[in-house]
Amino acid sequence: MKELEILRDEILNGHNFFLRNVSIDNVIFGYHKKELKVLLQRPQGLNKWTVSGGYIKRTETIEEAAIRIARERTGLEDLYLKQFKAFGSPMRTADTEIPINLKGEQANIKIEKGNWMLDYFVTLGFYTLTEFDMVKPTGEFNTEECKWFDIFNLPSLLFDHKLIIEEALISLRLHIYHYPIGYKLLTEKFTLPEITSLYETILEKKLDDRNFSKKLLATGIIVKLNERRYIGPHRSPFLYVFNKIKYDEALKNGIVLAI
Amino acid sequence: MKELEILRDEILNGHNFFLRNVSIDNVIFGYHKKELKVLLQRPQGLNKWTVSGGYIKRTETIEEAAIRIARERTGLEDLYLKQFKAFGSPMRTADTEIPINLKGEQANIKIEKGNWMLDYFVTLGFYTLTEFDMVKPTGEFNTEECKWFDIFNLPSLLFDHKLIIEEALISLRLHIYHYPIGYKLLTEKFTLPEITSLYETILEKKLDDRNFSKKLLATGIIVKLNERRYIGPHRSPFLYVFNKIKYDEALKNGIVLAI
DNA sequence: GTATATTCCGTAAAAAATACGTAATGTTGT
DNA sequence: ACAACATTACGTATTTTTTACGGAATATAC
Repeated sequence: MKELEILRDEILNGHNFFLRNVSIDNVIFGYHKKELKVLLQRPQGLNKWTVSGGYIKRTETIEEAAIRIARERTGLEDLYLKQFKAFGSPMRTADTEIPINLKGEQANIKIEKGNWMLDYFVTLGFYTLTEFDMVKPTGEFNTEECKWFDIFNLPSLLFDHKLIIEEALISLRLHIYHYPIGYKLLTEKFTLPEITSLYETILEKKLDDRNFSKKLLATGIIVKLNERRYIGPHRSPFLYVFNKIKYDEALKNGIVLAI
Repeated sequence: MKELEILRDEILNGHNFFLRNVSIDNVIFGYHKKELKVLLQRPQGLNKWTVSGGYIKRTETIEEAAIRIARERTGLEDLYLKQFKAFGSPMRTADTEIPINLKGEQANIKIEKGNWMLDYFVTLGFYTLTEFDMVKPTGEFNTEECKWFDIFNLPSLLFDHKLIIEEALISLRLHIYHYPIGYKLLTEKFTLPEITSLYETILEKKLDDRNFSKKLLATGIIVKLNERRYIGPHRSPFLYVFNKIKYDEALKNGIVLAI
């Protein structure tokens, strides 16, 4: 089996093509049915979940590594990634041997004490916002399950991954006041109630629809179309799209969205 | 010479007690005479300057490492440190061999190709705010000079250290709107014009003294004393102190300081 | 055509931010 | 003693922003 060879090579010689002592953990957010989701995976033989992580190749920047890792899990290109914090303590992966040893078993290798994977890792936390419907959750070779969880209803997590998700969310919430959000979290055309709900979900608070839409429209980031969405036995809401130019400008220079 | 032995050991065996491929760079800010300063050092035999950097011991957390490094350069304990960004690309220390080789010369060692110090390093950027007058700039063994520079008048810097300082400043400026600043940058007792100047210097813009003091006092973070400072042939300004309780609370929970 | 659930909007009140000028004060020099 | 100087101290009116809030319009199902 080809993949088994790759795994064995990674375990034995990974330190030749990956950086040592540094990893990346990527909190992949998605939004679906008014719930904020995070994509997690469960390694084979373990009953704990992890965020999408990986190592940094010696030939790539940390941002490139984070993008690659997100692509491997979601199948998506062009993701918006944000670095939010690094985590590092000798104890943060104190139970690290468990999943590593499981990897070893699969590769039919006894992992030795000095193996690079058993070392102290500083992990760089990134988060990314994805189009929920477009994502094809894809685990690694040794992943038993890979799926979405509601952010407010997480399963048991490995290492300090619960903390990493919490910090990612704090960072996202702070971010939302200074930069536009939603380009990747909503369909291309969306209604005002939809984008209002998105913000309400992320911020976990009720917003006044009239004031919120006023402020959002004032930024010029969204534009009303002369088109409506069919939502069944109700008044059909107008559709809006992002003004990509203004959106990117705001991403770059920041805005103040007092919501 | 004792220090020479330590240096030689670090070069040859450093990877046994330090993490590989991860370092820390600590942008140490100070404030003096209405200028925002940054503490830089110049390695022996080099005409480029660097921010205070170092490696992470296998026994310490990244925060502990950052604190230790700052202490080694400033002599100060209890510094406020803030992690702001990680920098990593295969090319960021493309000219890395120069200072490393200089280190080698000093230790009377020819540094071999595979030496751990010549590797790709991801560096974790921290910044810290210090009491300018209390700092005793202290270089490493192989530091030729260690001194303060005006942030707007930097010398030629090694690697991507100019970028690191710029990003630290961006981060500090964003931070200043959400958290209190000044505890370590001013003397224990300070006047309103002094703290106003501090904010003006960091933000690089003129503030209205009346409105600024109104807002600051409203937060409860500073408290007026019934004492004045002698400033020569002028009206003596009142002194203020920080309310440590409110200050720490604001540091923890955030504030909004619309200045 | 009536019931139901949802969208859509505008205005008044409250709060916050901004703009601005003058009196008080502690010296120094005469 | 007092005039000149440089600095601190402070209040109020104006403008801008934010918040609060209710009722008409609409699309379907029955």
